[in-house]
Amino acid sequence: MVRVRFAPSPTGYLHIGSARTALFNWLYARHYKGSLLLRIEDTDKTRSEKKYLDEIIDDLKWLGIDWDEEPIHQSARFDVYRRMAEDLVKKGKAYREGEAYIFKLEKGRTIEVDDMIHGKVSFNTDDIKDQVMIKSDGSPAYNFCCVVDDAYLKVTHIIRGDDHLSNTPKQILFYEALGITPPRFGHMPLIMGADGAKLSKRHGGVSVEEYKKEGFLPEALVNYLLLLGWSPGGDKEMIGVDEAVKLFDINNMKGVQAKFDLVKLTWMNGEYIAAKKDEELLPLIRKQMEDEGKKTDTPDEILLKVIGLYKVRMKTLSEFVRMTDYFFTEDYSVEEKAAGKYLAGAESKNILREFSGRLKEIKDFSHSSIEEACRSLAEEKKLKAGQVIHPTRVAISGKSTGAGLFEMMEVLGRSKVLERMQKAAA
RNA sequence: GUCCCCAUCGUCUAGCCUGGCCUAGGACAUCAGAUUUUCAUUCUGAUGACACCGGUUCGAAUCCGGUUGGGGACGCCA
Repeated sequence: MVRVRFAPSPTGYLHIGSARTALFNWLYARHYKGSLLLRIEDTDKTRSEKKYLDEIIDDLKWLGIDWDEEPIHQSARFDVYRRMAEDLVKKGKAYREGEAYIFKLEKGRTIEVDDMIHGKVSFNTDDIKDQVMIKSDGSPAYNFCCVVDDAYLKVTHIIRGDDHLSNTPKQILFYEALGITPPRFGHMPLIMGADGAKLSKRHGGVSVEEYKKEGFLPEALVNYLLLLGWSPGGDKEMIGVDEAVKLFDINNMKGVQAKFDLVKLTWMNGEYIAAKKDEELLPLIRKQMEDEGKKTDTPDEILLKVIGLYKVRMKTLSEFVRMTDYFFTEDYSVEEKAAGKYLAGAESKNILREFSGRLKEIKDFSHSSIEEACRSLAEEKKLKAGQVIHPTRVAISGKSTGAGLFEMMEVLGRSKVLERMQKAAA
């Protein structure tokens, strides 16, 4: 029975790298129909905060990662760690130094780790110092309580970041001293920023929260993270969670650090958005607008139409909010450059006046009627359609790009369209 | 500094374990063309990589060694 764990420390938000670790553990557990345990590493009582824990839990749920047993908290197990440490002192494997308990390192030994991702890796104990088990303040040191708890939880496979590879021999020594068979280890390469340096804010965000805020879909983030260091082989890239659970095999993991590519993630997010039904997008869009403090009393019917217009154009939900502001407020953003180019000249103003005059007269304000009016005007005036379209678009949306002009006009409605065109022509 | 991990297009990768099917495939990005009323979408095409040096072999991206480069760890942080 496979038992894996994810062990976050609630001293900060859920890092994108930790999210990936959680994801791979989850996939491993689900693939083998085993269990994923959650352990809260809150030994540092001053830095650990409830709000961080709550957010980490929220983010995991948002990503679709669930776990199987009540999470355990290390802060509640200090007495256990102390008992184990005391035991090792009694057995002569450790000694005390003041209040601290320290593990004696046997020199001249080779510790071999058969890593699931890297293969055999060996370390010499000459390169490792005596290890603190319990610190002077009574709190346990990481490597020690980690081993005690993994044994307690009967963890069979430890999948974690490469930064722990060099902790592994130390931990194996603890298992040995405690008389416990160590689990299998799998160390996955770390995610780096685009420039090869540690992932940081300037690479587009380090916490899951930031991606959530920007309107990335969890399924897109999961799919993207999945591809960082893992591949099912072949050309397959768009992989849903269910399929990922089926296909996942830790042996297909590469031992190579990967750079986080925000551009590709953004592209993939756009793909996931485009694949959704308008009705599925509706509540997500509403929530996004709400979170960004926008007016949300627009009826479903209208919002759905706007979504239809922009579905293939938005890469993130937040981008939708930015691109479609002119539907929901008069205080929409205006591209200065485009306004200067298409609205400033007398000629443009003339065209806008002419076009709006015709729009007043057409019977139904449908995109086809609008298009007809536009084309006949262009033909009569010997203009290219674009010469009418460009100024009109900027006049009614403030933007040089967007959905098809006639469709967006129809959805905006005659009164707003005319009002804005006349204002721009004045 | 010591120890450890790693090395295919700009990026993510397929291929590597089980050498020949690889004149190295895909995706993102970039560029060009087509479609389009603009932008976008879509379609077509192009640019673009086995880090280097040796070795093993009839044959190496694939195996071995070294060099270089990148990353990680050396905390009474986790």
